[in-house]
Amino acid sequence: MKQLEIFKALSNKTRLEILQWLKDPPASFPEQIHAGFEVGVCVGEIQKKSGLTQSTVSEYLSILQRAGLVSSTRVGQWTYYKRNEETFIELSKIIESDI
Amino acid sequence: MKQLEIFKALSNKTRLEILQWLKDPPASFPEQIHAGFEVGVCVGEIQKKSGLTQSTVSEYLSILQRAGLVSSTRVGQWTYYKRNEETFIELSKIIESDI
DNA sequence: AATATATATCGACTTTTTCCGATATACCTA
DNA sequence: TAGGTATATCGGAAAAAGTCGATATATATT
Repeated sequence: MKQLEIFKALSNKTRLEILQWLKDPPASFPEQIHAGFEVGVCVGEIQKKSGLTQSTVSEYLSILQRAGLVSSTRVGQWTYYKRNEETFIELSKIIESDI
Repeated sequence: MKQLEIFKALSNKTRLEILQWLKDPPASFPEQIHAGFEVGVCVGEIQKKSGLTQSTVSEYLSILQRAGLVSSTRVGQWTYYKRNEETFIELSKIIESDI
C-alpha cells in the first residue's frame, strides 16, 4: 500500500466525486445497457457526469487505479471501473494506527 | 472536516514523516529543555530533523494545522506542535464509510 | 533600549498537477 | 476490411505546490 500515492489520488475534487458516484452506481448513473452495475461503470458515463473531457477522466481513472482505489474490467469496447473496497478498509486502518 | 484539504496536506513525503515523528517524540527527538513533550515539539527540532529550511518547515506545519492534523502552543519564543488525534480518528471513520 | 533567538511571512524560482485537444489503439459490426 | 464507437495516450498551456533566501515579528536577556 503506497500511502503517498493514495493521498495524492484523493487530493482532487473530481476524483473524490467519482469515488462517491461509484459507491452507489444505480443512484448516480442511468441504467446501463451492456451490463448491470456488477462490473462497474463505464468511462463514458463517468465522463458525462463529470463535465470534464474524455481524456481527463480517463487519466483520472488511471490515477485512481494506480493507487489501488478502483479496478477495471474490459467488456467489449467498454472499460468498467468499480471501487476496490479492500483498499479503503486498509487505508482506514492505516490512518487509525500507522500514520 | 475538510476532506480535500486533509488529503492535500497528507500528499507530501516530508509532512507524512513529520506526523510520524510526532507520534512518538521521545523516540524521534532529543529531549527538550523547555518542556517535556506534553505540549509537542518545537519547530526548530522538526526543522533540523527534516533537513529542509526553516521557512519550508514552518509553512508545512501551517498546512498540517489548517487541515486540523496538528495543533500548536506558543510557549515563550517557541511554538510547539503536536498531533490532533481526534482528526485522525475522524478521518479513519470517514474513509471507512463516507468516501 | 539593544541584541539574540525562534518562528512566521514574503517574493521568486522550479517542479508537479490540472486539464485540454489531437491522435492512437482496441474492439465491434456491416 | 472499412467505418464507427469507446478508451488510452501524447504534448502542451495554465495553475498549484514545493522550496528557498531574505526579511519581519515576537519574545527573552542583558
